[in-house]
Amino acid sequence: MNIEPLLSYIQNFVDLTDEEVSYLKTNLKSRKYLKSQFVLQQGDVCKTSSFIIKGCTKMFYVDDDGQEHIIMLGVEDWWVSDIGSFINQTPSDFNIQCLEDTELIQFPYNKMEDIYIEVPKLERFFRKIVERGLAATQRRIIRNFSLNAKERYLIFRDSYPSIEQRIPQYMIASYLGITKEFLSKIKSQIAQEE
Amino acid sequence: MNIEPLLSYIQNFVDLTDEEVSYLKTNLKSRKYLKSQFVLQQGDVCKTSSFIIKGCTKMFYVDDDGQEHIIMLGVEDWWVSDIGSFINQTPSDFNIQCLEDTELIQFPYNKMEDIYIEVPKLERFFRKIVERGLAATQRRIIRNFSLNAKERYLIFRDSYPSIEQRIPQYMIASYLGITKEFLSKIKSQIAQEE
DNA sequence: ATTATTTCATAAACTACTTCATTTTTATTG
DNA sequence: CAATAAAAATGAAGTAGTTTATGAAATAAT
Repeated sequence: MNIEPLLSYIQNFVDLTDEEVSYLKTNLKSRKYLKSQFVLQQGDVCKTSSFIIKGCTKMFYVDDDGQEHIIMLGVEDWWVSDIGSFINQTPSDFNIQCLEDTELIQFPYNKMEDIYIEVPKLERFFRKIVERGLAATQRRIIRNFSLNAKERYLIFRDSYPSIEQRIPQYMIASYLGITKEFLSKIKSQIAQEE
Repeated sequence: MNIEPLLSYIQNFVDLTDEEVSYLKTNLKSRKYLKSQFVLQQGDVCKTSSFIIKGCTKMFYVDDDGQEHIIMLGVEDWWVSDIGSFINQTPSDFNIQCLEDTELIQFPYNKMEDIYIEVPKLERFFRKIVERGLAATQRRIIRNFSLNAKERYLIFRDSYPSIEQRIPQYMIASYLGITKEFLSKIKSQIAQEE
């Protein structure tokens, strides 16, 4: 189990002893998915919170008209889960699908209680990363309200230059909340300006 | 200090002993604001995380064009803070302003470390409420993407019927991400249908 | 290589929502 | 209670983004 990337990620927030690390290891699962496989499907309960060791995922929502809306993209060192479904163990509204062959380290819901009790530092760790996630999600709401599509695209491009190369353009459009046609128009407009 | 509403809120998540409650009390501050006063101003560091005992607040962002965008509304039993500014102690992009005379219980940033160490249950408590906040914020992003303005308004009206009575319509429009003129049009359209 | 499938580009018609300007209604104050 | 300000309603004109359709280019499958 290639757990190193996760451990060094955790060490950015809290210091774990060797014992704590080995306890943690016994409670985690490594899992590999092929491109296009689903980590979570709409209607299922999200039973794990996952850290991406390698690969790329999309979390998306299919609305009543059958339209797909990408809520989050994930690459190495990111977390993927439907946190609403995970914390309440209720059916999820989302799908999580792999866009490349992907390797995850998974925290099972039914082990979380034990983990928090045995290693309280991890409760601190998760508090901190969820706080950051909330702050980031709020910033995204502001951008959606106060910026137009072109401005949002430019910010996305600057913030995640590597992701743009890895996934098709129509998914970026979906993440930005616009149609693929309109993103195409924006890009040709930008190209003309330069 | 009227701390009861906060305590009963906390008890929904964790059980505090009498000692823990009295320790907590010594680290909290109660503060009253008049209508239109600011709890936080754009550019200042958010030094407290606040629980609303009584009153009503708006958190908003003023964009480069001088336009105001309401990110969150708050009433009794809600939390208000710019969590991004609070956790990193960096200047905030937001304003928090009282829409009524308002009473808050405030958790000071520089006491949080002590509080978490002395009462680890509160670290659990904050982890849980931030998790919920993140899930709720994600749901809001989905709604903004997959629903039109009328649908968003109806959901808002059904979810927070009491808030709608307490604040002016143009603020609800701002919260929904539309102009006050368009919300007015939506409302007259709904009125005709009924 | 060839075919099939997915992705991207372009353009015209359309719609949801904005902007601006004016009027009416409701709330606040002296 | 009048006077003033603030909030809401209304309508006409404009714009950002969608829809639908079609073809080209790139990727993947045979």
